[in-house]
Amino acid sequence: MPRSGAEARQRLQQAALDLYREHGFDQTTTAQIAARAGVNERTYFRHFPDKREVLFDGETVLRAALTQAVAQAPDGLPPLEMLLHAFRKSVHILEDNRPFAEPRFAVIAATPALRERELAKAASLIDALTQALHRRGVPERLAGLAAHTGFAAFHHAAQAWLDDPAQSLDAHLRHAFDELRALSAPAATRD
Amino acid sequence: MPRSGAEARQRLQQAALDLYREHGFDQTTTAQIAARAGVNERTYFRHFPDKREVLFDGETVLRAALTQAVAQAPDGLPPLEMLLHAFRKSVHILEDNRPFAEPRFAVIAATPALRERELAKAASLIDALTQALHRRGVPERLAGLAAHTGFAAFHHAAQAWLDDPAQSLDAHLRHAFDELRALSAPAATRD
DNA sequence: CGCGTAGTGCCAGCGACTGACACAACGGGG
DNA sequence: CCCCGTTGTGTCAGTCGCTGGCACTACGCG
Repeated sequence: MPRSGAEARQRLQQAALDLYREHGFDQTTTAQIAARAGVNERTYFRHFPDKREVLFDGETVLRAALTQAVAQAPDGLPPLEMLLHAFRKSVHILEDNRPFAEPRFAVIAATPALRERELAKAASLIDALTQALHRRGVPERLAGLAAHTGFAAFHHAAQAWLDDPAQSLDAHLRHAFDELRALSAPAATRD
Repeated sequence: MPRSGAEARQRLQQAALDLYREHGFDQTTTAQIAARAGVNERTYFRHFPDKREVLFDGETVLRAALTQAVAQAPDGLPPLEMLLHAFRKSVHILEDNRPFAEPRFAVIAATPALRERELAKAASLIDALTQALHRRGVPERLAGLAAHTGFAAFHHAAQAWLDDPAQSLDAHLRHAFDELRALSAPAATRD
């Protein structure tokens, strides 16, 4: 019964996350994931290229939202403010997804192989942000630097939000960028 | 004939680099690497935990040199200057190793799996630098930011040096940090 | 000379991942 | 309405990364 395919894909993601949490990434086989999702192991590899990627499906959505938000940001903003604008426009993707994002984060933090993949995804996002800033007229070198630091702040905010759900991700984000501004003007104590 | 063990290890590194260059990483098997090095495949995995790590052996040496150099840097330097000092003290590790570093870089650039591992090694180095700066009295948050940006400049300098060997790595490094200083005070020309 | 240790070879096996082929459900056009 | 292309799937066989276990061979040392 090959229905939409998207359903099986979603079941595979949930099954993988559950199994990684219950037994750990290394102690889980792709056959187990497929079995829990009610499909064949071969089908798993038709939806995801490897055992790790099943946890990183949302990154393409986030990347699209961020690049689009940078493209539509108001004119005249300095690079980091442009990024803050883009992040604030995209946080809903994460906030709507918290029940998945939270255990996912714990599993990744506990598994070196998954942390490696996360770094690669982050690099890809930073690259996309660099290009997006460049298209908005920011010199390439500066765009890269801004994307790196801005993403670091975003990442930090996301972690803080996972630790402390009392405040919104948006609030954490604004706070992180406040800190960033304070840091980037150390000798210029007032501005 | 189990000689020193270090010899076999070195032969394995050279064999792997050569094979990755000749046929590509994915088209090379660990058995081929072992065969060219004159040892059994099992012996490969006694020296290196996986197929990628054989290209990343020097990172522990570099990390040790950098953290030590940060620890011994002159007092009173701002964080980024402390890092520049550490990098300049450690470049000889790379420069003495150019015949290996150059093809190694090309192979890594061409192989996603190796780029992933490189990102992980970079993250580990940045973490070590953060700790080292923190031990020199830099607040942790600022230390992390400085380590990220400083390492980005270092990485950029290393790539420029591989592209343009006419200038020394030290010269590229100073140039990268000059650019960094120029960038960190862009709109703040007056404030 | 006997003995511990380090490095190695060999073998058996698991699990990630792939290619090829066949089959089952749709979906649209004749 | 039925035929047919497309899409998602099941099945099978096979390669390769990687591991555990056991035996053997060189060496260092008392």
